Amino acid sequence: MTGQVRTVDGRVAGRRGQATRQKLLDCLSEMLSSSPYRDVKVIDVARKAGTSPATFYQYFPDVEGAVLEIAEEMAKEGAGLTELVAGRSWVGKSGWQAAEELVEGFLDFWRRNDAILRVVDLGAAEGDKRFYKIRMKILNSVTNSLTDSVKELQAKGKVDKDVSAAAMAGSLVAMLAAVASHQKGFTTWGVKQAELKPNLALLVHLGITGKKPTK
Amino acid sequence: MTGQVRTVDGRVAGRRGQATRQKLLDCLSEMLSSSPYRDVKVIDVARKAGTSPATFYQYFPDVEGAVLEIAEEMAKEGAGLTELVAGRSWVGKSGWQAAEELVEGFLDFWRRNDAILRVVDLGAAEGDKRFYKIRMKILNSVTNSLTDSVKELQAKGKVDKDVSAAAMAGSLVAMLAAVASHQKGFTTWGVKQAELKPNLALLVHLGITGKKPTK
DNA sequence: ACTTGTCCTGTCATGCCGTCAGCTTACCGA
DNA sequence: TCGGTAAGCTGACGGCATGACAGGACAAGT
Repeated sequence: MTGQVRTVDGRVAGRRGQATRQKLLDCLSEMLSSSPYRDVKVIDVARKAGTSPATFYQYFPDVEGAVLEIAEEMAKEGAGLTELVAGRSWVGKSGWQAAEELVEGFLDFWRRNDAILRVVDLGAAEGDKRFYKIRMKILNSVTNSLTDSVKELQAKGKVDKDVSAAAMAGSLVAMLAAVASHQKGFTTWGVKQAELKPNLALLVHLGITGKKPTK
Repeated sequence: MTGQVRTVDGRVAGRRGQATRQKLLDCLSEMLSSSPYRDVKVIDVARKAGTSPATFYQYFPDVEGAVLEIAEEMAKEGAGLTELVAGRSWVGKSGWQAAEELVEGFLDFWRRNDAILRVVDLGAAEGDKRFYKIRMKILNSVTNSLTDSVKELQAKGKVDKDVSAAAMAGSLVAMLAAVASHQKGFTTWGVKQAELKPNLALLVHLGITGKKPTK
C-alpha cells in the first residue's frame, strides 16, 4: 500500500537509485534557497548533484514535479503544527501563552522552510490544485484546531455567535503565513522581530477570544 | 525629469514604438493570468502581440524586466489605497464602517491585479529589492495611514502604549494581502465570501482599536 | 525625391529541454 | 563461479528559447 518509489518509466528504485533521487531533491532544495524559482534549471540541479540531466528525468517529470515531492515531505512535518493549538486553553494567562507559542512555532516552521513554501504559495495562488492541497494540509492542521477552539468558546457564550469560526481561524492563519513569508521585509521596514511577535500574538488572542489578553 | 520611454539600446521611443511596447505589456499581463509564471516565455508573448521576440528584447531586458514595468504601473494606482484609511474616524459606528470599507477596497484591488501581485509577492519573498520596493509602495500607502491612526488612538489613551503601531498595522495589512491572494482558496474551503469580509473587518477593528466594534 | 531617425524582423550562435538507445553496475539463483 | 536479469546512468540528438546584430521598412519633414 505504501507504494514503492518508482522511476518515471515504471521501474522500482533500489538503494542506489533512492540515494541519487534524494541527492537530487536536496540539491534542488538548496537551489531554491539561493536563486529565483524561475531560474532554477534541471541542468543546474543535475550538475550540482554530480549527475546528468537524463538522470533527473528518470526520477521526476520536471522541476515542478520534484518540487512537489519536497513540498509533500515538508507537509508531513507541518502536520505536527497541530500540537501548537490542540487542547490549549484560551482563558486567562494560559490563553496569552497559547497565542505566544502558536506565533513562535508557526514563524519558526515557516522560516525553516521558506524557500519551498514560497513556491507552494505561488503554485496555490496560480490555481494549481496539487500545490493548493499541500498548502491546505499544512494550514489545516492549525486552522482546524483553531476553529474548534473558537466554536468551543462560542458554545460557552464567551464569543459572539455571529463570528464565523472558520473564517476567523483561516484569516488568522493566513496572516501568520503572510507575515512569516515577509519576515525580512518587516525588519527592513523598521519593525524589529522582538516587537513583531507580541503584536501577532495579541492579534491572534483578540481574534480567537475577542478580548485583550491578561499577561 | 519624467524620463521618456527608451529602448534597451538607448533610442527614444516614438508613437508607434510606444504602442508596440504597450501591446507587449498587455499581452504579458494576459499571459500571467492564464499560465504559471515559470512557463511564460518571451516567444509566446511576442507571438500573442503579433510581433517577433527580437522586438520584445528591444524594449525589455527579459520577462522579469517587463513584469517590473507592469508592477510599477499598478503600484501607482495602488497608492490611491491611502484614501481608504486617511482621515477616517475609528470610534463608534464610523469605526466599523471604516474597517468594512478598508477590507472591501483592499480585496477588490487585489482581485483586480491578482496575477501581477502574485509575481511581485514571489519576487519580494525571494529577496529581490526591486519587487520588494514595489510591494512596499503599495502596502505602505495603507500601512502608514493605519499606523498613524493607531498612534493617534494611543495619544488619546484609547489604545495600550505597549502596542507597536507599525507592527500592528503591518500585520493587519499582510493579513489582508494574504487572504486576498487566496480568496479562491477560502471558498473551496467552505468559507463564503460573504462571511469572510465581516470577519476580516472585525479583526482589523480589533487590531486598531483593541475593542469590539459597535455596528 | 531625399534624408533622418524610428521601428521591426531575419538570422545566427549558444544553451537548455526532454527523450532514447545502449552501456555499466549490482544482485541473485544455479 | 558464472550467466541472467533488472537497476542505474549517460552520450547524443532534434527541438526550442534566448539574446544579439545588421539591414530593411516606414513615417515625417524639407
